Amino acid sequence: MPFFCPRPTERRSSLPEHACTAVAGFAVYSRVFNAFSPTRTLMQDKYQPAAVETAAQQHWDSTDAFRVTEDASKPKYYCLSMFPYPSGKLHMGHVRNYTIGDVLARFHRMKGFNVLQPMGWDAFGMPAENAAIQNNVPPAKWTYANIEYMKAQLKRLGFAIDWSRELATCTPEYYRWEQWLFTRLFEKGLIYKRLGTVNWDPVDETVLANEQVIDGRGWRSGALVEKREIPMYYMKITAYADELLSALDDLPNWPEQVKLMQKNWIGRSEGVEISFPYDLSSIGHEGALKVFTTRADTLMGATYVAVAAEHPLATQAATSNPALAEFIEECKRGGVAEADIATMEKKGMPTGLKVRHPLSDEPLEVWVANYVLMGYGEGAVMAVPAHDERDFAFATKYELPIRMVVGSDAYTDTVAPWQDAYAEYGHLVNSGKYDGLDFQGAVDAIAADLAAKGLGAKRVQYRLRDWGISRQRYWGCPIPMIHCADCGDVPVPDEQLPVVLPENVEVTGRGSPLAKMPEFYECACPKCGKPAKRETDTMDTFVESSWYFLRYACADSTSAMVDERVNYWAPVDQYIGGIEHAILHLLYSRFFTRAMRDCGLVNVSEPFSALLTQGMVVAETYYRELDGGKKQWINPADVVVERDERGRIVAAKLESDGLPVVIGGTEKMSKSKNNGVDPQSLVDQYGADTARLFIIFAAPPDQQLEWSDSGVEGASRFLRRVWNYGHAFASETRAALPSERKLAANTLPAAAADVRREIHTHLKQASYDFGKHQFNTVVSAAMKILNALEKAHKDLAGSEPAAHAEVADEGFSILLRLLSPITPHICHALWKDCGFGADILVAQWPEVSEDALKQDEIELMVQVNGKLRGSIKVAADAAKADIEALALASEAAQKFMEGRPAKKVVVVPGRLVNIVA
RNA sequence: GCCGGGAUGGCGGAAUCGGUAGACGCAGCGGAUUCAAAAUCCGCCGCCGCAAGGUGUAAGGGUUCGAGUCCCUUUCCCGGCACCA
Repeated sequence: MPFFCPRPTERRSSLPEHACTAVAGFAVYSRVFNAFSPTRTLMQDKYQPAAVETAAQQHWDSTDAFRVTEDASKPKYYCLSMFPYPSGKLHMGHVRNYTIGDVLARFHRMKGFNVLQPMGWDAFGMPAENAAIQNNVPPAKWTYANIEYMKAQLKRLGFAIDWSRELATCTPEYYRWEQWLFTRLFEKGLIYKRLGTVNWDPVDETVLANEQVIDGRGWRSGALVEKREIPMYYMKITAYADELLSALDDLPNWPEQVKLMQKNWIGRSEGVEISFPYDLSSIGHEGALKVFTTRADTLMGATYVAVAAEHPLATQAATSNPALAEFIEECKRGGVAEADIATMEKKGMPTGLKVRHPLSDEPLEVWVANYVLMGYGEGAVMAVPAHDERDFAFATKYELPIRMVVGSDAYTDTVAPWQDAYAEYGHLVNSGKYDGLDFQGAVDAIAADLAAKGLGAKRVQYRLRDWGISRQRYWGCPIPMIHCADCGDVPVPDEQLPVVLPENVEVTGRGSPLAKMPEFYECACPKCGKPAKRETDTMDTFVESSWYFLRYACADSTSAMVDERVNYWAPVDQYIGGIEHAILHLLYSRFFTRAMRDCGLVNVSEPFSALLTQGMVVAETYYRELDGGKKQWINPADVVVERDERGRIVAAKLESDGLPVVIGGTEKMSKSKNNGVDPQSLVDQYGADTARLFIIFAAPPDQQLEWSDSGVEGASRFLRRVWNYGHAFASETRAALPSERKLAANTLPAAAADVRREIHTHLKQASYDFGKHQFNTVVSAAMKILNALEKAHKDLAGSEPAAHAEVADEGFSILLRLLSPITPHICHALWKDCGFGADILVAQWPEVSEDALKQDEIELMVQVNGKLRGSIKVAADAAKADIEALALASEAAQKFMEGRPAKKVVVVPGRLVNIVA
């Protein structure tokens, strides 16, 4: 679930051929360090990522390095990246997600945590069925083949994963527990059945997903899609609405933005439920139309009510009104997606029926409106055009009465156009006995009067709706229910679980495959034994992804959904995944964890203690306009760009024919825009470490990442420099190490102390940045450290060999440890080759030395009237008065004060002095 | 439409609490090395200006000694909207 469907990109690599070929190593090496070893030409000198990475991975495999068990002696760190949908091959978004997760996992291991990083497959879903329709491959076969291939790709990237816990949600071993839990939740009343609205394709006779409805038509058949009501199972997530909302406050390590989105999604509102009694003379029978409003204060301004097309009153009125019947049909056309409904033109038609105002008894017309939905609340709303923007537009269009009942400076008369002030709270007018009351006073008084008449009460309402989980599809977890003519809906008993999904089926895209398989649905009622029919719907694939993170704790258990081990590992300490899952997947998982808690399965309520939402991977797009306005998207690898003298891109042309193409802007990598880069070719040519380094360096994790071939080159170049430095260090520098290490600020020569200070300054920044998950600047710090080490090598190695060796020894070991979570393979090799230890996996994260950071003299900026004019050097502990005097006397200050006296001097310690003149 | 984000050189990005804007890298330009190229190394590099200096963080306004950072208004781009995952 977390990852969108298969967009395998068939693309030639955009990367130059020479990347990993054996060219430059020796020459490079001897040139950089020729002062030391002009004649070195050993094979190991050349950085060969494939060999380095294979060796490191074999070492990790043979030592089971990432397999973990519960260990009470260490703090645990459960690091989880959203599991992939096995769509065919990894895309760059996966590589980014798992690299970020791996960096965190390896970092925490260095910090002394017992780290669990598992991996699995979100293996049910529509793409497998689509592939089956297209290529005539059974979904199971397609899925398992994809898993095998993608697993090999993940292994090649060197992620520190405990593969012993691997799971695939499409296996009976996994989904049997989902079915088992379903029957428990059904018995607890947390799952129930009712009608739900779906997109219906009348030609293919099948239910369509929202993404399969394009401009109101089925994507395959092209038929106009209709709304249709069908029976579905629902999970009662609304029973947990209050808890899901209030518990957001207990998640300090979730992004505020995500918590806000969830809060708005749950949408708690306090209001009044109001009954409008039926007008007997027009409707013909007793009853009441129920509405919910947060603006009960405006009740006296209600001038009509509106109901959904599926509402019983609409159906009743349509029987004798062909025009209305036609309008209702029109309302049923189109899809169910909220975005479409919200943007369509608001239309309505009167029914001729009336209801009575609950307080004034005035008759109010009942309208059918296309923006009122049967699925929300009672399928009816009261309309107060004077104080609601949508009602105002509707009333203006159909010339319905508008009655102002809230006084406002902006709103002394009801006139178009709409102003936002019309909806503001104020004191009531034109409301009889309620005149003069403010919002809260009016709501209280009106609710009390309604309650006295039995026509209303205060109520809390949530925007959140119950979760419809029935899908009329094949490739999903079968819903474990049996329908008996006598006993009704009966859950499948435990001993008959799992209800196994048959794997050899024909998928055609018309109807539901399981509903065409008597051998699947014919069964006996578990209660009475008579012939009965098995449910042929499967579950929403969001169900599998709502508990997989708990199953990893005990993936091998055949006797329980989860066992005691789950209470060691849960909750997930760090969850990493795309921002696109900010609401649905995360909210469902929070709900599911609570439902499992209430079934006595886990102790925790929240599944994910900390959340990191990564940005998308985007790339440049290019296209040509074809006849008829259609765009032909061209892969960036096949395009050559022209630049002006500053390097700005001015034009682009297709390499093969030399003719111009249109530059289409930067968009999310996708098959449809043909702008994907295949991670495999990247790894093949540059190695996993370069791929990981580029991805981490190019942008902070939560921002979008723009693809850049030359950026990849830069990452590769940096690793070659690290490699070359490491081998010069191992063979030359190390020999100069003194037997007694000093490494103190007061014993090192000043130049060496400066280098050491610089290294520790960068280390401090890197450690800080790691804490805030800003890994791109951790890489910057590593680059700065290497720059400093190389410069020290050049400037110091000859004159101060012992001091240089000491500083380099410490500095390079810091560099390798900083980089090892990001580029673990090269660091593994160099750590060993440079004699820092047998295995960098057991190394600790480096500590900043405060002694190394000490400074006697510092530089302060001098500003005059807020503008930078110069700088002064002062003692690190200089008094404020001395700093002021020095600044005022400085050449820069004198020049720009132009003889004016200083009105004020602001000293910011350690930073600057600002003179106001 | 509603909810949530974002915008800084030619490009990706940095600036930790309101205190040196542009770290680090890419691209570009100049030089060294090379028969030559690749690779590598050294230097320059926001914009205007010969310079002094001016100006500059999507646009406009405000607060402050001082604003990329805080407040208000606007524009554009992206994510989600309940059956894509």
